[in-house]
Amino acid sequence: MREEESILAGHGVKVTANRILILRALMNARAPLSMTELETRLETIDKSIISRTLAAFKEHHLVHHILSGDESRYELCHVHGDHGNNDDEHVHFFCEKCRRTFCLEELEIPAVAFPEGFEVSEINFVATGICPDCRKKA
Amino acid sequence: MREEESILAGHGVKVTANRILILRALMNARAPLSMTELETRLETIDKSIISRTLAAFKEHHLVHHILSGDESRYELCHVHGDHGNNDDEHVHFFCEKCRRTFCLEELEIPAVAFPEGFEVSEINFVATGICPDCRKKA
DNA sequence: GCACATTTGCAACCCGGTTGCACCCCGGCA
DNA sequence: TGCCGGGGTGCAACCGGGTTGCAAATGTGC
Repeated sequence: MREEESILAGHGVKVTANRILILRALMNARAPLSMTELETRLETIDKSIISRTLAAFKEHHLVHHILSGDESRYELCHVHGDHGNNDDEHVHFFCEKCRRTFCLEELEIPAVAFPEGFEVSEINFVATGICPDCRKKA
Repeated sequence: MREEESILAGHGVKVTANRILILRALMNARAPLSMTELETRLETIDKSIISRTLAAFKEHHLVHHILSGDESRYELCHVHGDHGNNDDEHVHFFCEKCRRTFCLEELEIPAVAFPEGFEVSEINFVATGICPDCRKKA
């Protein structure tokens, strides 16, 4: 069984050709992908399927959902095992100029003491500004 | 001169009736407001004006732009003075159940050492999960 | 091989947000 | 006071990300 298939199965997602392709695209990406980006990378797959697949992936804790810039983006969870805790999440950076999203993998999201009663399932830490490339050009 | 007017003028935004109303709505809110919420609070004002006004406010560092849940939200900057640095930003919490956004004013966004070259202008720290109210009900 | 569940693909739709454009209002100036 | 120019306003049309309804296809278990 290929790696993609065992990841899907391991998270309780039924294996299909489309899901393998979508998963593979996410595995190959160096930054979180938006639906639009997945659509262009996977021309054969309809956006409705991508939408539904990402929803399924999210439900089974296979991807994180990141709000950065103007589109939602999705990134594979790196913690393997499906317990869905979120200690692998890192900081992202959105460049206002080139509108790219960067993973700052080396920056873990700092722990924060949430008040009693708040049950946190996911954290979004996105900085906005100008990336090194765009600064140089300016 | 009323408080609203001096805030607008102080940030270099020309004073108009609509802008005063929008600013006042933001001042009275206990959590960041989305465009839709502003529209319902300010029935007389067209959404295009709200959109343009918020863009102007943002440009003049009068509001923060928060990505939480399904809509963008806007919140007044509390730092007075228009230098636009962001040391008053705090953590937000989005409840997946009731879809409300909470300000956790007491939780400052922890400092993070961004790599060389990244010029950060704003930080979004939004936790997602279940709020105390919804947990009780469940 | 058959009945049932799930997935797929397409089109239509929804909705937050923006834009184009004509009109209005206000401030400056003669 | 009357005219001029520029920004602000309001409406409608539009845009684009994302979802949904539905019928056909594809599996899956018996």
